Amino acid sequence: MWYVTTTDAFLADCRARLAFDLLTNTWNPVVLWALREGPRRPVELRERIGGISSKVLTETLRRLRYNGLVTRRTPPDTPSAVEYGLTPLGRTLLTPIDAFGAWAFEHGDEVMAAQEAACRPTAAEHHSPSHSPATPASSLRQNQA
Amino acid sequence: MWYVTTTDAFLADCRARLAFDLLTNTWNPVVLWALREGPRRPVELRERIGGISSKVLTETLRRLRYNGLVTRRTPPDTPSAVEYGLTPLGRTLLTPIDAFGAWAFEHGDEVMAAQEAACRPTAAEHHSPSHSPATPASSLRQNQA
DNA sequence: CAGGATCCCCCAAGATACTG
DNA sequence: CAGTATCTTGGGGGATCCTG
Repeated sequence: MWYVTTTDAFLADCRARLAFDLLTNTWNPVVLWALREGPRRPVELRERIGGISSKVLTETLRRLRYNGLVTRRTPPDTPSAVEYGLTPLGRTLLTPIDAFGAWAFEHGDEVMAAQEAACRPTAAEHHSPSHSPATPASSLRQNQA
Repeated sequence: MWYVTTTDAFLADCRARLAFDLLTNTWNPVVLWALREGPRRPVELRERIGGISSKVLTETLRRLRYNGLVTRRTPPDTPSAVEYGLTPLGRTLLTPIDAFGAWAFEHGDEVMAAQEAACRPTAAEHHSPSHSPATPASSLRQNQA
């Protein structure tokens, strides 16, 4: 990812790509979202998110801290504990992320339907018999539900 | 990524994760964005986007087609050409993506500032001399500008 | 419980070369 | 120019063990 200068204002802009890079990471948006309601301890985060290992969570949080989106503080009352929370900057990211959440709720079914339709060619499709492209039927799927 | 059922409505919802998975890919959002103004041919896409190889572009487009976000058609006037465009469903994704673009323009500088600040500890920081955590100073950065 | 250190796997993405 | 086929690699992410 090396930020070429083109004529397109959005695609060429470093900051735009930077925002995408923030998203591009598997756990970044999920963790940010999990912090939306307030500071949380790692254990809470892990059980709220589900499917994330302790190591990866730590890495993700450190990355987010590095980018100024997350704070780490050890509450004075229980010095052994740790709490992660959103910075003001991180909080501003919730709006765009929320937009995606809303989109998912609205159109998620359509995506899944499209995926299924793509798998089963509906049999109404007359394909040149010798030329069946034989799409590997994998590596297209984004996730393995 | 295996979709655990927790109490959190958003994190547990398969469709929400699905939307994140759509974003999580490096080139998906960029390509979608590049198609925002109308159908484009692969060459155009490559020069508009910049830094994407022919192979990866093809893969990305196929993936997006698989998810019902992009159409591929060969225009009747020039049967040798190919054009990719957004489906109605794909078009709906532009809104959330746009939200991120807007965020990037507004807060991109702050992120970069935070990164710099994290690199240079500003010298005002009194760190326990023997305990310098020696953070690897890499693998935190999302991109290598 | 927090989180560092290690080892390992796998796949997205790059480079290159070839077909239509 | 569009797309495929190989080969290769970097690094994200899982598993496991070990410390404070």
